[in-house]
Amino acid sequence: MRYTTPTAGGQPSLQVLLWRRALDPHVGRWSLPGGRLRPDEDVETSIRRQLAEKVDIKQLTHVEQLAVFSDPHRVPGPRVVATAFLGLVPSDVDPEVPEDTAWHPVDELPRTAFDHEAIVLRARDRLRAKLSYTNVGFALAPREFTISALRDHYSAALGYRVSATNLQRVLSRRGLLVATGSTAPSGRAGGRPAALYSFAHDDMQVTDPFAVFKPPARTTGARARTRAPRRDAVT
Amino acid sequence: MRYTTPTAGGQPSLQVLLWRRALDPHVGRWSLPGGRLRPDEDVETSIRRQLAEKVDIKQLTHVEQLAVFSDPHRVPGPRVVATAFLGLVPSDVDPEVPEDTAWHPVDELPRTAFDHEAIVLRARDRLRAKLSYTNVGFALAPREFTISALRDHYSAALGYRVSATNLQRVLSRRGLLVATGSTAPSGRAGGRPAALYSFAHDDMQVTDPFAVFKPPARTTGARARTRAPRRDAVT
DNA sequence: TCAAAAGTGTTTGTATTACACCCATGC
DNA sequence: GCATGGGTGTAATACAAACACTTTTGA
Repeated sequence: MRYTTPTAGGQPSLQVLLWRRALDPHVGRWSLPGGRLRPDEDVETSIRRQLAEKVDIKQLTHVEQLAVFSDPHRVPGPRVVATAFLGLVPSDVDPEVPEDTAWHPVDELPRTAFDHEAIVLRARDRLRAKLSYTNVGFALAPREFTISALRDHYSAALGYRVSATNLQRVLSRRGLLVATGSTAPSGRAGGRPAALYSFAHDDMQVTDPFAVFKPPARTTGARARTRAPRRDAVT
Repeated sequence: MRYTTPTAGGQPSLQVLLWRRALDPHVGRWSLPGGRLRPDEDVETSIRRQLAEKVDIKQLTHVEQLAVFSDPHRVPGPRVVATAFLGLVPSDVDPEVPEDTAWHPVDELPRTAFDHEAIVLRARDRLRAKLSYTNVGFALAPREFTISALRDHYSAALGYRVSATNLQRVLSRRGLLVATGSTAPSGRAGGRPAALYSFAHDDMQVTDPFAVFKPPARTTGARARTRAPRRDAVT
């Protein structure tokens, strides 16, 4: 998935790369890229290979397992067990994709093959949840960005307007933003030039580990960064 | 998994049911219950069947997919792809388990077969995280319980002391607790008899959906339960 | 000088922890 | 009555949403 401003008009949005099926079953419908697992690779290696080979996506900033889809009738014929992944591509790279593939807004999916719509929605929901309590945002944004550009990414992915002001503060408090020192030129309408930031880390980390039930705070003195002990990502 | 007070002394703790391997490879080591997926069932049906057949666990209060483990060398011989699950059994049922199986504290695992230790730890971490932002607690506790009993369940699962006072309040505020009206007899040392509670729901729900980035609050008036819209569980 | 966009200060609301204190029971 | 838990009242803290206000640019 990816945050994209489509060339042909339309709103910028969170989009997913789909592949138009040339063969039956479900000719003409759109499906997720993927393929068979080879005996000598694990599932993550496999999905990275498939994306690189078939759709030339090599710059995945984040990949994570979603779930196994195994309904005996999810595809016609002999049962196929699929391990679904969420993969993110930053908004500034525009991979060359084959003729028969295209990016589609996740909120206006075309007719999809098999259970792929359910899979895409599951991925979208996972991304939404993680934007809240992890730093996955880094995987959608370019290396350097302005806060308002980042705001647009978050807004598109979450599906509601996010305030740049508060986004700034939350990410700063969590120590995720690094000011690069430079600024972006202001637009033709004028306006104060925006400062450029980058993310402090380029791998996913849980930044808001405990919603509740924090373990007892053992900070006797010194208000110095009493972050709760690092907790494993939820998947 | 399950919260258990072991009969043979020892601390009550979060325990996992393991199975002692009778055959090579890894004879004598402990492994997770499981087995082959049949062509006509999905993975969840399969794991429920395996548990029912082999170890007579029929009273699973919660089951969820964990992840796929697919390293080509995770088991000797031809590669086996495993879909791991987290399954919870309430503390008041004590299923008949076969001779060669036993409950083991997740924090003092015996020598396990294959990658099963990693799987168990992954399950533990998932449970810990979800205790915080969902109502999974219901799956560990009996139908009726006192707050301090529940506190012990949470403490064992989380690995640190939880305050009964605050547990009460958090769960109450979220509308998860229902007072049954009756009380438990006080212990032989006296003490005020504890009120009995039960959980309001018996399926898992996300109770603390947004850590941050809540969508704009559109409550113009009436302070009436402005819970954020229900958000999909993170797996 | 004015409009536009970025960024800061400050208030408000609310969830959660921490802790002191009151309550009900057995002996 | 007194020890032993159970339960409530009430601060202190922290985080984030909302919004007014200041800053910096282009025309």
